[in-house]
Amino acid sequence: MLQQSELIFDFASDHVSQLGGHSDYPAVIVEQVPHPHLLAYSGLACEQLETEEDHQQLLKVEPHESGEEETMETLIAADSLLNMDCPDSLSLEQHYSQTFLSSLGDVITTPVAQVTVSAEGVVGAVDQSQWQALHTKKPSAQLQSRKRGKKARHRRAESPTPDIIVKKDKYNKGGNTLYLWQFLMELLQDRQVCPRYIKWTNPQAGIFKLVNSKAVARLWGKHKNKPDMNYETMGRALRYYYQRGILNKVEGQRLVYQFTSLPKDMIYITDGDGSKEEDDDHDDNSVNDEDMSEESDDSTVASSDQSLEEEDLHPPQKKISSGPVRAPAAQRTRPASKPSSQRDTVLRPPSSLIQEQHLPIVSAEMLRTLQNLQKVQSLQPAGHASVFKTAQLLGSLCERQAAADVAVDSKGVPEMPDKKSHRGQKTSQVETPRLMPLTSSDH
DNA sequence: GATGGCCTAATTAGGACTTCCGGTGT
DNA sequence: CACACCGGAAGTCCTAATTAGGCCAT
Repeated sequence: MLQQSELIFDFASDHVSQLGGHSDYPAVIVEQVPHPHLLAYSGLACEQLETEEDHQQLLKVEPHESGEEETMETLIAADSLLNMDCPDSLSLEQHYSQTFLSSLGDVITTPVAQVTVSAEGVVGAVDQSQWQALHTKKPSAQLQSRKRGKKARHRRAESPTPDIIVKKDKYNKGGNTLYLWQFLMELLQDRQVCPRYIKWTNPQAGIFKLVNSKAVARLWGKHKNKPDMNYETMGRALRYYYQRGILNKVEGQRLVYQFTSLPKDMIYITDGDGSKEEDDDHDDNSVNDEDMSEESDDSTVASSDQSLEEEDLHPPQKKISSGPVRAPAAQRTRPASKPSSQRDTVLRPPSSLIQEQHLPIVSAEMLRTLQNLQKVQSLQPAGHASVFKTAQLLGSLCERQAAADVAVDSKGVPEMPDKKSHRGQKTSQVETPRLMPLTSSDH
């Protein structure tokens, strides 16, 4: 029997096959994200703050110049962010606990500053076989060279590529395995660091820049408990991603890298007003409305955003320079005509709701998968109690969110029809993961 | 005592970095 | 000169699969 602390979601190939025999579907597995892990990350690995004042300062999101220069303010903030060693003062972890707990009963309504979620990812989709060919195939010689030892054993799951959530199984007790590329993606979805330390330069192409490479490296080092981490070391890891097809280097631009692919429902935060990207908003591809609605929900899960927004001293209505960036036009669904003030009002994450039941913190990716899973109606409570329970949870969550959504939409933005229909949709098919390899033509 | 099932700890292969280095380019 | 960047080589850390051994029931 599954323990609550263990796997809560195991939606793997066996489930898929029961859903229609598409054994070629990639397994999409979600499990509980270890609390300390996410805290360690989402707190940007900063254990403690020296004073509460520092803490508040850290959490404060201030208008940020869109320029790429490091301002003194940035450096100071980075320093305060990165030098938090006082064990007695309020920690970010505490902060998260407080904010999550305090949000109980106020799950959905607290607005988040401008965050726009892509509907489908970035550039044209590729099918799964292509994706696997791109990302999992290794040179045969390389594979052979690894064949040694007594017995052929199952290959260990390699680093998941974007949009594939790899199960951290029950053996991974309190595991801290957040891959670097995941870490960077998380940073890019975290307004505490994006665009301050890392930012998108071309979200459509998956191109981002390490605005403050040292800070990012130190955050990574904090996360990995490698105090000596520096950009050179982290850069080596990044360079290994070239070989693995996860990252590309943007030539001629320092500190600029490109994800070869992105999750279809990445949350994009930019430092600009997003005017350029806003143009893409006008795309009315209603096919993806459902995705958009889902991902709007997802956008609310950005962990550190939550802590940020719930700071009393920094009400969510506060002007935040980070503007939304849209995913590729063809995949956008939310009407671009929505006033920015309303776009700012993104529904709160269901974190506390889920936390009550299972999770201390729910990652955006996790929630996305949960929401996808919600479509799966063939799950039986007996066989997948936790899964079923979580699906039920999400169902109620979406209902609550729908109610709030209607409230918001009634003020000027009509609810997307597909979004509604999706909620009531009963399907026994797994949503085919949309994998979004990026082209390098954008840069 | 033999057998089988279950559990746990130890072992081991392999993935993902990390560290170090020498070198090039800006 | 500082910094970004590159990639080779070796090492570390961690995870997962496998194996071995102990315990218990039949």
